[in-house]
Amino acid sequence: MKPDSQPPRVVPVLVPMPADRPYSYSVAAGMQVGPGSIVRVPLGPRQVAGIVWDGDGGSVDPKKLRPIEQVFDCPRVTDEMRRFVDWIADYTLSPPGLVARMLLRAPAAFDPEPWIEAIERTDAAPDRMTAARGRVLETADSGLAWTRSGLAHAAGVSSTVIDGLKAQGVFRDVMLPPRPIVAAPDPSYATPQLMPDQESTAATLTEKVSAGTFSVTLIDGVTGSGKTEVYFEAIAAALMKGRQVLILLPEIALTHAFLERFQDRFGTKPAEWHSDLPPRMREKVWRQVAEGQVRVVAGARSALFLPFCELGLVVVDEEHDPAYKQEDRVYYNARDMAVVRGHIGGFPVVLASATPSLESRVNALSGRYARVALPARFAEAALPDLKAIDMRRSPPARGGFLSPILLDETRRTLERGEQALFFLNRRGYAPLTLCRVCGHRFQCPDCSSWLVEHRFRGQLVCHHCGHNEPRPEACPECGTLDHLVACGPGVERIAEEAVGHFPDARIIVLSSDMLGGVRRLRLELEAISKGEADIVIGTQLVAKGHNFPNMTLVGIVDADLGLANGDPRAAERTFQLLSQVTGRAGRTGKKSLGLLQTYQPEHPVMKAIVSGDAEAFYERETEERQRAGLPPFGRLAGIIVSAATRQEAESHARALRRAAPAATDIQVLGPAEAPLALIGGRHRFRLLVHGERRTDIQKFVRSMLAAADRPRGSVRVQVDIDPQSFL
DNA sequence: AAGTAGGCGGGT
DNA sequence: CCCGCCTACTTA
Repeated sequence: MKPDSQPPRVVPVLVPMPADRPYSYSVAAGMQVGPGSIVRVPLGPRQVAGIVWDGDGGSVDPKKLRPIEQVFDCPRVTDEMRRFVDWIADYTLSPPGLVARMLLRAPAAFDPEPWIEAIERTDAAPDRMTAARGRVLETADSGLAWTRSGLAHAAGVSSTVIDGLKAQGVFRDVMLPPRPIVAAPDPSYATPQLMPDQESTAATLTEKVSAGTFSVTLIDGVTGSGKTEVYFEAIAAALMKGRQVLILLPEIALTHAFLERFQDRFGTKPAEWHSDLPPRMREKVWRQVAEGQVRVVAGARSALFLPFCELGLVVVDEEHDPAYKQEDRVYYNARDMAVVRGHIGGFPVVLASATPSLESRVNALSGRYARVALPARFAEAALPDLKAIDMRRSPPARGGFLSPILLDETRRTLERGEQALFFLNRRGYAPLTLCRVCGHRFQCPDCSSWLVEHRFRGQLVCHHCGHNEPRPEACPECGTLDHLVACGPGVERIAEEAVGHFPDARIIVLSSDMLGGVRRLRLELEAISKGEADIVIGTQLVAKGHNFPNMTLVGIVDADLGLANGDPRAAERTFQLLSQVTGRAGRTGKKSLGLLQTYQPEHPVMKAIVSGDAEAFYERETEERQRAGLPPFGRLAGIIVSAATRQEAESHARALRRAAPAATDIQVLGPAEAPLALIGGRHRFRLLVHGERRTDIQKFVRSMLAAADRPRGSVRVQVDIDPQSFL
């Protein structure tokens, strides 16, 4: 090296791995890079995509320094997006590189989409005409360009005919830019006729959008009150302002109906984003979002990490839905992160739900969020008649789980040629198997929860960790043959019972472990909408926004399920789920009925569902939490361990995991850099466990510590709540 | 995260 | 005696 040569320019690059800060890379002379550039860099033996971050390159041993290999021809990650990544990394105590990784999950999108080879008509005429040539010229008459195979197909000729014409100069090659995956939505495609209340609510939202500043608005309105139509107007306003829009939906793979509604309003479907998207489509969406061709995305929680260039509105539909929580690697709730995204981007966020989460309701009441409520008036005709069935008074037949009242109503429904839905939120045949002779209960060897029998598959399955084993004939404890007995119902068992009562009915079971995956499920849902089933027996996935126009009866097989599991959110969750499920019977225009089988008809959840008085229920729940000294929100608990190195923290985590095998989700998320509570000058690492109550977590940690023999003081507990308090 | 290097068990 | 699996360690 010449002694007078300049030292190379060095920049920080976030690489997609859990380092706690960017790595330094050198920049070749003349290479155009700046914050936000997506680059290819060497990392150990491989090449990875990284993002040039802010600040200087830091100091690193020059011997270790390696060069950026390539700057991708791709829009830079915006300043907004980089702040968003930093914020989430800080808040969730995740390494920023892992957060950045969520934004780099479409590797082929960093190179520009290839242009399409096509042909177009010239002025030249062919030497002689044939019938095939005539058809080709007629088809291509419009003067637009065609792909070779596309034109051949449309004209009904072999592509050699096209080649012949091209050889004579009748067509010439042209390159076309890649086609947009969706047309631009038209905000005035089908302006709806809104009812006065919807009108004023829509006006409130469009004002927020025109203001173009950060705000959060909660739309609260029962099923059928027109929430979607109302926030569509906010979307129209954002589109007219030239801004992009993100609609978050829980589990979008099953929300076909939503996309159609969007199309009816805007003339085209939004771009979709979810984990089942084929890789080629993923890349196109990513690229076209970054370049601004895609104006509206409807997506699952990961769509928050799409590189929007002009985002101006985020709508979070069904904001209470637990599917918004990501619980691996980076723990976050997409609903809260959407609020943070809006705060950083300076634009409005809309949360919508018929059954808002307690925390959103509290945020609305305290004035932190605006709240607009849609009255149920317009929806009333669409709401089912709801009744609780007291199972102590109308018990099922011996060995069964369906009460005579529900069976009676089902018979009537089928006689009218309408459909019935039995809802039970439990997959498989039976949640517990025991030996009648010795009392042995089948337990998961890895996490000690009961094994659920799946009779159709002939297996015992742990719903907690996925462990499975074949169902044995003999008891493993006492060896007795044929004395194993199934306890309690799952959907398979309810189906068996239904077949016994209605042998001629077409009965279908829907659950997430259905053979054939999401595709099959979508087909089945379609078939049900068309009336190709009489009785549908399903788990919670039937609760998600499907329309079954002929479904006039919903029976909740076990409305108490989920109320007694010690989760402080049990009542809230049950209320939300049951509201959603009974709502499935409301959209028919016909008289419809919802029946809740319960052993506690006086429970506040049952009373709230039957009376429709959600407000009283919410007030009660909120007060209950206050009485218990809990914030009305909060979910995560961080366990802080003290350790000198990440390795040592990992070793703490391993010991804690061993001591509490049920807590498989203990995870090291540190080190936390906060200067407080440094223990003995060592680093603090945070571990996350599930839990909603500080006391529960503390108890949990104490028992783990006793069992794991960790040094006193090496573990502290901190409960993390509500990100809004950081704004 | 993903790849490499070092430690041991066990079967051919 | 070498392969497979587990753990520790590195990546700029």
